[in-house]
Amino acid sequence: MKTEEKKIEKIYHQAEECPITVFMEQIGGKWKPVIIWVLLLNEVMRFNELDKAIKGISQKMLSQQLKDLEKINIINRKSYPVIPPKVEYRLTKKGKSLKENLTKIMEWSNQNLK
Amino acid sequence: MKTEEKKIEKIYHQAEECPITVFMEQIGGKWKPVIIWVLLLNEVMRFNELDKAIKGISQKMLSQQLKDLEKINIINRKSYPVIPPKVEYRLTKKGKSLKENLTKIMEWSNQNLK
DNA sequence: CAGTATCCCTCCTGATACTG
DNA sequence: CAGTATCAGGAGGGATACTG
Repeated sequence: MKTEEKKIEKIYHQAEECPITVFMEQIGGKWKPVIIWVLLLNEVMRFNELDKAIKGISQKMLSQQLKDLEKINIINRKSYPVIPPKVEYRLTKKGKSLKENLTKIMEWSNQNLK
Repeated sequence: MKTEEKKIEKIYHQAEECPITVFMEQIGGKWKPVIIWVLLLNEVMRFNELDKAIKGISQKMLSQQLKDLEKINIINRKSYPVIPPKVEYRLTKKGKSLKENLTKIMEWSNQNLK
């Protein structure tokens, strides 16, 4: 195998392993970062509060994204058996551990993007 | 205005300002983080090298994403007037300044996502 | 080599209406 | 209140072929 091919082979490997892609797939997108962010600032929120708090999101999207985040153990859903229904969402420990990263990204973003 | 409304008003404001959204829009997505990552590891790369290095990307997507990143000054495109064409891509200073953030995200991702 | 051009299709998203 | 069901529109992305 030629040197050039080896270089490509190696680079290829790098790209495939890129864990940032995994991150973007699971935490990225249009709504998930906002949901996490709002929950970082407010600790506990009900479905309706999140719905009103996040501009432009539909109920469908909200419940979908919440489910996704629950599935990977970023947020916790607590439902009370009352009428009318009451459901609380909050970040898990893992979810809270994102705070530093998100803050850093935020700072970088403020300084470098418009 | 009732207290509850004020709370929502405040939260609403938080969500709208969320700079992480801006970040995700401009640096996120399926390909941009990988491109940046590969360029962080390899300094200078030609179009074809990137194409081969990034598994599954098409030429169309690659050139599109490169343009986007060039537009926000994350990468630099240098074209040599030779035949056959030779074009080099590298990260700008701003692009390189993402390294710490991406590394942190990577670490978090490795520990918390599968 | 470094891209465009074109076609096509999937899936994401929004809007709206409905329910336990 | 906290969702689900349904439908439709459009952008995103892939495959292929072509060009300076």
